[in-house]
Amino acid sequence: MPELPEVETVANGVDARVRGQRILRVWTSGKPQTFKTPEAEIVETLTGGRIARVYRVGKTIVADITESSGSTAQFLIHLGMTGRLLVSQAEVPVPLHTHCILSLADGRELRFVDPRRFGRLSIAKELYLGPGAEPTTISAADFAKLFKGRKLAIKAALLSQTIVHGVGNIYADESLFRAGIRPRKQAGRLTNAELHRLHAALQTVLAHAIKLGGSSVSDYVDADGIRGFFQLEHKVYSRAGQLCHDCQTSLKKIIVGGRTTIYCPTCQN
DNA sequence: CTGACATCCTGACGGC
DNA sequence: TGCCGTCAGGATGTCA
Repeated sequence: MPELPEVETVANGVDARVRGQRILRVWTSGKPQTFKTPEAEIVETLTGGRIARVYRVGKTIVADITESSGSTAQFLIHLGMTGRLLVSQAEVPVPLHTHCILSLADGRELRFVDPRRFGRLSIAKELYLGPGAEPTTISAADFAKLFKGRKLAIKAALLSQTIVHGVGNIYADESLFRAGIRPRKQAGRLTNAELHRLHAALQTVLAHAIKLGGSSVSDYVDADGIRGFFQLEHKVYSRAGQLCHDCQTSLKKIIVGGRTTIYCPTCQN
């Protein structure tokens, strides 16, 4: 389940491999829900274009495209739950559930594979800035302002991409544990000290996960097919019923914001 | 507007 | 061994 660190790892990996490449041909699968922009427009925009740069905004991978006409566009790739972006030689068999293939001038292909089809491909003509605030660079003061007056649970607020983008279930649980905050606590009722701890915890955990190449729970594989190692450092995520590493209390599983949530009833208050 | 919740989709996993 | 039910969850759309 790719979140910010995994998406950044993939974006960086793809950038290193395909930056500067010209797109000769584009193939799309015809599965309608995968394409937020009509397939014909995606094919039209990308064909003959050059990939100027690939990077991350929120959980979205952005490829800056210089079109053959000279104008610019952005190819937006959201991996959803199970999306992968692979750079392969054209001779390598195309995996099941491949939905888009960009054939590059040097004979390789950039392939979008997504079994569960929660991923989305689209074209943006305007600069894409993402739906919310960028968690890796936001100041503690601006971060605190995001939650003022909000009645939803802090965990749900962290998951809401329009508030802060890039955080998903893993890093929401992990940062709340490290900040010692109950996931169900109302966002607007966090104290300044708690907001400060949460800001620090979130930035620390994201930076650390990016350094390790993201988490790899089951579906995520980076552009090389190499898995990340942050999952070895999960303190709560996916550890329901196991003992807290800090206090040996049994970790509790609840549902918050419709998502499975694991926390330590002793360490998080 | 804000928040809660169902929905999409396939594969992995556990139980019998 | 194999079948079947359950679960996983990001973003969107609907509803109160």
